[in-house]
Amino acid sequence: MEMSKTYDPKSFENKLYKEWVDKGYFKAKVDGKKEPFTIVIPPPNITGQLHIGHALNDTIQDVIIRFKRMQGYSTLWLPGTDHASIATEVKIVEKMNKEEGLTKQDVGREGFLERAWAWKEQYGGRIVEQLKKLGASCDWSRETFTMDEKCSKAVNEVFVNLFNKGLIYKGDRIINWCPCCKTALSDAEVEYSEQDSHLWHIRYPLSDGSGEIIVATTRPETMLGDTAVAVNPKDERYADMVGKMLTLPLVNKQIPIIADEYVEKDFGSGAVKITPAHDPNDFEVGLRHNLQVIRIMNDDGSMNEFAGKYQGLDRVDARKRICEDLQAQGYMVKIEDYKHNVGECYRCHATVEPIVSKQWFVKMEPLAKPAIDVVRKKKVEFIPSRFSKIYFNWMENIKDWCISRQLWWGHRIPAYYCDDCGEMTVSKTAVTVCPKCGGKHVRQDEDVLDTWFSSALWPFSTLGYPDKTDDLKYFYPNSLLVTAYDIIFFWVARMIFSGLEHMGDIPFPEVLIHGIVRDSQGRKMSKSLGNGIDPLEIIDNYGADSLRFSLVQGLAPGNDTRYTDQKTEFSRNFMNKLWNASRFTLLNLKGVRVKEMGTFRLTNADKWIMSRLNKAIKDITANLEKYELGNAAAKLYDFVWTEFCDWYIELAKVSLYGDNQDKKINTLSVLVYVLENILKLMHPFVPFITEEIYKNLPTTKKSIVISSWPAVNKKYNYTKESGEFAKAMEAVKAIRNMKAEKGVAPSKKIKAYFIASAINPKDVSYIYKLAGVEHAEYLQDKSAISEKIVSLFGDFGEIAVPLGDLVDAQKEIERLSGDLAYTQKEIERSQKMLSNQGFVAKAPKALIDKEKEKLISNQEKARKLQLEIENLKNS
RNA sequence: GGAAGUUUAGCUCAGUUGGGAGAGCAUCUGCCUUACAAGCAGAGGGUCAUAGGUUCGAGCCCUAUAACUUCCACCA
Repeated sequence: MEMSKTYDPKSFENKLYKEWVDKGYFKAKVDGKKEPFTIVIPPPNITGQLHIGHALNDTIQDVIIRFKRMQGYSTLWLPGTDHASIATEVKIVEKMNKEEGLTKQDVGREGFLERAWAWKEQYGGRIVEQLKKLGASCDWSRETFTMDEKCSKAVNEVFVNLFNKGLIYKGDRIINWCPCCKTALSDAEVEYSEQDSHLWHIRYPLSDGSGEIIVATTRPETMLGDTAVAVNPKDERYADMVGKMLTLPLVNKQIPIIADEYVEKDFGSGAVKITPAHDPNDFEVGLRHNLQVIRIMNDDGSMNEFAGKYQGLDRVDARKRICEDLQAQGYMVKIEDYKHNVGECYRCHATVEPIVSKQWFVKMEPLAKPAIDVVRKKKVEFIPSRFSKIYFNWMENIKDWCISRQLWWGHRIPAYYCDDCGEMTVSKTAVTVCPKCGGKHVRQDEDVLDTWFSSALWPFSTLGYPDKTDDLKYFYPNSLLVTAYDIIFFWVARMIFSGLEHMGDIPFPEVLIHGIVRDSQGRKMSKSLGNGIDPLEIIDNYGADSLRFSLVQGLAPGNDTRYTDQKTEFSRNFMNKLWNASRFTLLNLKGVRVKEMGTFRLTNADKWIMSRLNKAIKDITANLEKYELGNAAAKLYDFVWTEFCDWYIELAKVSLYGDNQDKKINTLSVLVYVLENILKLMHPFVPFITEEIYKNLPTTKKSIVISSWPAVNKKYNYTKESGEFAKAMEAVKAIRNMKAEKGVAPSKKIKAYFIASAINPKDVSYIYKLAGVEHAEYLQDKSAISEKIVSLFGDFGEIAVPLGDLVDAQKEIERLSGDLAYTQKEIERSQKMLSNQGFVAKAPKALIDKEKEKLISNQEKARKLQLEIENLKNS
């Protein structure tokens, strides 16, 4: 194949992906001889487009699953999408409204669901196609949608089981109500933000005219639903008022003064108006004191018939009017500026209203206990572990989970009401005849379940639960979950207690937490800021591999990461580098049959790169085992670019451009061997480019996707030879540096004397080539040199370069003196360390030996430097 | 109110059981050297937030402080 001069991902990415899918490389097999490795994808919303956060999350999963696949696990990465109850419903309502001028009520439940499913069919697959662009090696044959039949079956199973165990109940409780989405929300679905508001102080007169109580509130409109005023029982100011009646202003209703521990004496006036229908704490107080619960608001946030003359007003207008009236009638004592947190709907960001309402709940305490336990006992581990604290904090303070939603798009609650006898039946299958009375007037509960109710079952509902399928037996528990920290509560916690409750086992032993992708200034990406980055655009411009590599750049578990264009360019350049290194190898390979490793003698350069390859394999494998993707990527970069390209390929040119055919073939064989291993090491990160190159290597037949992960080969740890070779490399660097400093053109060939040198004569040809030397001589000492020279000192010994008039004795003395001063400092440091009893007694022996070696070589270097300085002074 | 994270070169970030401070980008110098200018070679640049402590030895461990970020709870 002819490789183009520059890396052009468009020419092969889509084609390769199709090939992989067609050949079934991503298909998981239940294979008793292999260990399974399973990841279920955090299912993206069907309404979503692939954003940079997905790209990060899915890249991490793909790197890990491809690594495990190459290691020989039977891997399953199970993809799917979430129906996203609220988000989708809102979208469809909007669309219906815009295109047909219809509301939900106009079309009814069936008409609405028809439209919703049609929408899902048309757009639900978008994000899946986008995942494919990224290179995600998911098993598409197992793709699941949370409203698929199998998931719905699991949902009903779980609901009924929990209900029968008494862990699901229906009741009147204060819930968070979104007047915009017109549904209840769970606590996790409410976000708080600090807002400027006021604290209104209102006068409530005692009915007997003996005085008054002043109460403060941030929501004056709720006073219409007040059924008491509470004070602390120990508050002496109000002691003799408890039990008396107050006249509720505007409403002219009699309400009692009660005493309750909940009230803080020192806050405000020490008296609290109690509105059981519109505040969670007041609701509790109301229960304790048997207070009436008066709901004054409709589902859309407008005031209802209990609001008297304010009926029909929106909550915002009602507040305004009520305040005006209180003011006018002299009940308003003062209005203070006040900052407080206001709850918002996480979907539409409308202010939520705490409202009493009949809803379905999951009783959390019995479920939370074992879920806390498995994390405490490290049966489930968060990576990094600090996230377990966040998990404990939430789980230990958890309240019952409100799971009913007043929506149509979702899993309908499997509860049925008989209009004939009034009984309720909860059933896994549809009920048409009442089992209690045989009546046929049965209707199903109108509500659907919280989206997260079905997501909580994802690790097993996708595998066939409640049926005992082969998949379920083999792939459950999953091996790993990869997710951002922002859905630990929504999702991870609920999967853990659901797995324990319904499968009797943890859903996964490890949870890898990653951060979110921020913009170049560290801000969260958001629609309102317009700072979002479209991963598809990046793929279009730079290729999926470049995007993937830039995402894992500098990535550490749990930490946020920033996206910058420079990162992508850097990655693209790296891809281009790999591309060209491969092109170089393949171009030279034309008409050559490479040999197998072990069938020919290696040069010192070969032994050096083979040792380095071993080290790279060892380090990168260790990093990947620990999910340290950023570290692994950095090591890959360094090994490929610096060691392989900048050094080994340049070294290889010595024999490739020479005329010994045999040596040339040997070198090519090493080049191909190392390149093949590089491609494998890189494949999890950048699957496309590595496959494109891999399939063109003469030594490979099958796809790199199903190739085996490189192993360290101890035979190739040439410690002695590579250490020796490093000296030749150091000499090259020293000569290059000297040339640059003296203004000698790099291309200018120079002569050199190796004085009492430790450089292996076999390696001199590399110094010729890489440092631009045309003639070198080994000498025992410098006495025979009559030219003016520049002396270089290092582990390689001494190299003397005759530079004629370019040598300025004075400047040389200065340079060498600087070098000497530094060396002497090093000697002092070593001596101090080695004379320290504590160090010698406690430090590891290898370290002490290393320090001794350093000392000796520095002493030797200092001696030579001094000698040379003396010489220059005397000349 | 409770908790967590971050603080290392001009910028973005690595730094794995404590053992001579790293990368990329940016800057400066010189190179189109037949894989690559999306490149090559060389250079400069850091009181590792601050103050203490433990240790023979601290970017790393402990304590306190500061700044920034985030999560949770929420008293009307």
